[in-house]
Amino acid sequence: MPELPEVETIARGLARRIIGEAIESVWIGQRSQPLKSPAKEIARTLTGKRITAVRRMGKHIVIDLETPNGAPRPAQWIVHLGMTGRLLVCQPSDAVEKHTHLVAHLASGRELRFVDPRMFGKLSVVRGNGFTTAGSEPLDIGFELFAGLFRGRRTPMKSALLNQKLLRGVGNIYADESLFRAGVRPRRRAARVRRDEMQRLFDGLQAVLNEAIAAGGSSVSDYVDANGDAGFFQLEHRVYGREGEPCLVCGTAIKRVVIGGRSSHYCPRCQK
DNA sequence: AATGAAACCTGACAGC
DNA sequence: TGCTGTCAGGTTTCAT
Repeated sequence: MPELPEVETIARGLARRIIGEAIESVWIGQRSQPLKSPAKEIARTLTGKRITAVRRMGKHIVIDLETPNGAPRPAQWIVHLGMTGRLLVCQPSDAVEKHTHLVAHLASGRELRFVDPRMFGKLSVVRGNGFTTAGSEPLDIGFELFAGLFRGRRTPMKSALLNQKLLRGVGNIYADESLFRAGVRPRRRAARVRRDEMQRLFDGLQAVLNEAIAAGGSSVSDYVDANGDAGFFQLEHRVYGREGEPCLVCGTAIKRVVIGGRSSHYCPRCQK
């Protein structure tokens, strides 16, 4: 499910709740698919650690861990939510959902649970502060570097935006929304997007990501804490999921096509 | 090197 | 009620 703004919101919500918590013990389920480190190593790395930070890198949630009183032996707990993953702060009395793959028992008595029905998510641990991931943060990069990422690429602009080795954190919704704001059709070859269009794309992408983060902030507690389906305050999508509906600018029916296996939405009149 | 299609999974929903 | 088909906001792998 989550793209950059959703992961950012979740990370902020988790940070508010669990920074300073110690992990006393860990339960790990039988399904190995979502675990990208060996179960034993995950258990050994998390147990006895204190959570010092929760932050986002691309679509990854990074939980920084340290040994409470002893030699400094930091580690990192990395979670990618895939399409359906969730990290829930629960009371022990809360029913354990189907597809719960890991439960961290916290010193306060609460539990941090990783649930992922579709198992496209990934959970791993890294020693030290060694987690790295490719690509540039779209909200940190400058325009010249942004434009440089796409130079010479013949792939559709939509696909380039989704390429996490170029930009990290952009998913299907915000790719479509930023292309609409820029007036660029998703199938346009990246190398053929003019500089002025690229500037609008850069501005539009940063704007829509920032607006979505601002909108998501209000309901993150529900998402993290509750039974899970509270969801986010929905930023109004201008094209995503609006096939056949009138363009909010010109009234033309929004089209839906498949590009690189992903559904893509655009206004055939506003986007060239 | 880069591109597209297929694969990895379960669940929700529409239509019959 | 239950079946079938389609779709899902992600990533990796494999064949061109």
